[in-house]
Amino acid sequence: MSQIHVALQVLRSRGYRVTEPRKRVLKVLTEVQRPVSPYEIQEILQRKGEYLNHVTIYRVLDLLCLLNLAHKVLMLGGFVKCTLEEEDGCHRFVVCRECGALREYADKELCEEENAIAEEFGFRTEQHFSEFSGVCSKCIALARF
Amino acid sequence: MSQIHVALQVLRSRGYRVTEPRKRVLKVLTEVQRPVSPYEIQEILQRKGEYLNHVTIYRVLDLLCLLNLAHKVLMLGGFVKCTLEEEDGCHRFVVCRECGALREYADKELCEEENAIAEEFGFRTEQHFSEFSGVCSKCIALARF
DNA sequence: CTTTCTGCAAAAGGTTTGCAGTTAG
DNA sequence: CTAACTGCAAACCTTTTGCAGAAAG
Repeated sequence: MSQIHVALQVLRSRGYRVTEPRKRVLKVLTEVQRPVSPYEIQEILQRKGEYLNHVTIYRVLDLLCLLNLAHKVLMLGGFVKCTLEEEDGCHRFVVCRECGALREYADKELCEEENAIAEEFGFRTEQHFSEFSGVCSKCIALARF
Repeated sequence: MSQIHVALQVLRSRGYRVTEPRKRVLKVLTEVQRPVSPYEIQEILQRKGEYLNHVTIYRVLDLLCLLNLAHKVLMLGGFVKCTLEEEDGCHRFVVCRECGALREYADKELCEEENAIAEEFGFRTEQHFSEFSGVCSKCIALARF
């Protein structure tokens, strides 16, 4: 089953409707594979002749993030499709500071270490979202810095 | 030497001037100990009768972040004074999702593990900024959720 | 057919820019 | 004194809200 159909299934199973705008935003996120802002999504759609109001895009993204089907990449201020299948409470990114390329991963060991540190501070952890910056192999090769 | 004086010393040593607006913003960040937005800083100052233009505050914060004297907490969209003395490339936060309380820390082990993962993806890492969310002891006690 | 969702208009918020005048060193 | 910095006005971009009409199931 395709990436998008899995997401649509999640929508349906949680009582949300499968609508044209939601399918279009998911399609864009799946295709671009990099963080895109709401207005960027609108432009991409417009080039295909598929207009969506920006308010609608904001609302669709809110919903996708609520369902963990997408994430807001804080470092870059854009949204990406979530690429993990499970690992509910662990969403980690390495982000290339040059080109914005990113990889999502989950890691139990990191979670445990962070939990231990948090406990020392009197925190009980829940979600592990983390981002950290580096330079990807492409940009290293191009020596774009 | 006080927190603020250390920061002012950094400014001076890097060729930046020590000005009234910069001192005031640093003072606010040091006092509040939680993430505050530019406009919040302006309000806090106004209550003390110390007006600063919001543009100035934006520019001071940009500079402080550039020098690693402050950080933008992405999860909350506010700025905090950096509380680490060294550990240049490692700035990590646990953030309470209820009250916004946070703790900054650095951890070599986490950096090494993240480096290894990044390498697998073809990334060369540089800065390790990470944030993750939990609930702090105060909010656990108050059961505010 | 009814509830959920979208589009539109408008407002509210946040951030940036250029320039003239002020200030630190 | 002079380069660096601040304040102001205005523009710009992002995000939110309320409501009327459209569409999903």
